[in-house]
Amino acid sequence: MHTFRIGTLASRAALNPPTIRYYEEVGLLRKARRMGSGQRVYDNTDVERLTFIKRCREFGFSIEQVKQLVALTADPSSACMDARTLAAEQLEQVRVQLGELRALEQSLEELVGSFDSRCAGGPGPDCVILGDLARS
Amino acid sequence: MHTFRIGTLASRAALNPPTIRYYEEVGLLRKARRMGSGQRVYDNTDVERLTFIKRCREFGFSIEQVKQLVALTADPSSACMDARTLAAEQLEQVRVQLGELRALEQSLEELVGSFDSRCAGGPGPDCVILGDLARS
DNA sequence: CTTGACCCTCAAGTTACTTGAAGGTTTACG
DNA sequence: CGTAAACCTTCAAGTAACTTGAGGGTCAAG
Repeated sequence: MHTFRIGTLASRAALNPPTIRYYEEVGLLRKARRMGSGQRVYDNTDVERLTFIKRCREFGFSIEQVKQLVALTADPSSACMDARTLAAEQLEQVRVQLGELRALEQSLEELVGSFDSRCAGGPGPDCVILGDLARS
Repeated sequence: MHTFRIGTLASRAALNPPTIRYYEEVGLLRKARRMGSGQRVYDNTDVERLTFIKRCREFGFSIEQVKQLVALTADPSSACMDARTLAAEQLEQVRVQLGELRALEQSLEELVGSFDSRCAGGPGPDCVILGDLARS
């Protein structure tokens, strides 16, 4: 089986080498085998593992949640429904964030709009809006 | 003019005292006057200042951006258009984040959906989906 | 055999705070 | 007036999830 070092793994999984070392350090990835010189050695199964982790991170799971998912995959008996639960919880969080961000978008639109309409004459000495922001 | 201590300021601006000290430390808030005993003293103008800062943070501006906005309010000559620019940039960032989050929402919906349809029979020993996540 | 790309570890920086320890101050009550 | 609760102080460390940098070893090609 053919092996490679951390840089290759990094480019295959589209992560930086320090990130991979970090994942190993926090226990998300198990300790890599080492060459005599101390350099880490990986193979294709590690690409899969890391791809799984990266996918999960892109889904917005925290490191701790990904650890749980990794543990679930090691114990397939009840893995499926537990993973579904995690995913559903994550989806719920994302929707809350979406709601907040949409509200923020609207407020910012209004803010920009009020600059446009009320300060349109150019840089006046007394910007009403900056003053407004300070009042309760 | 009546004055008060940090706890009162904190509750009026809806922030925690350590946060206010932190803002002072990083130069977002100027150094507070002190009583003989060393305790910080504030008045109503500080409530306004802090409210302004909190508003801006809620708009998603970073501490550095808020510093710029605070500086702008001190120099009202060109404040208005510069502030508009900052707000517009912030709006742009928010829209990018919104796009990413929407894509994430959809992916998670699909993920949850596939757990429902393909693992519906209960916790099977071989969850196809967890396997799928690992493949490139 | 040397040069450049790659690897190692350890420490510190990032953002925007929060939490905790150890101790001084103020205020309210009896 | 005493004392206990509530509040204040500073400084240090913790949080998430890495990134960046220093200082130094290793590997592959020409």
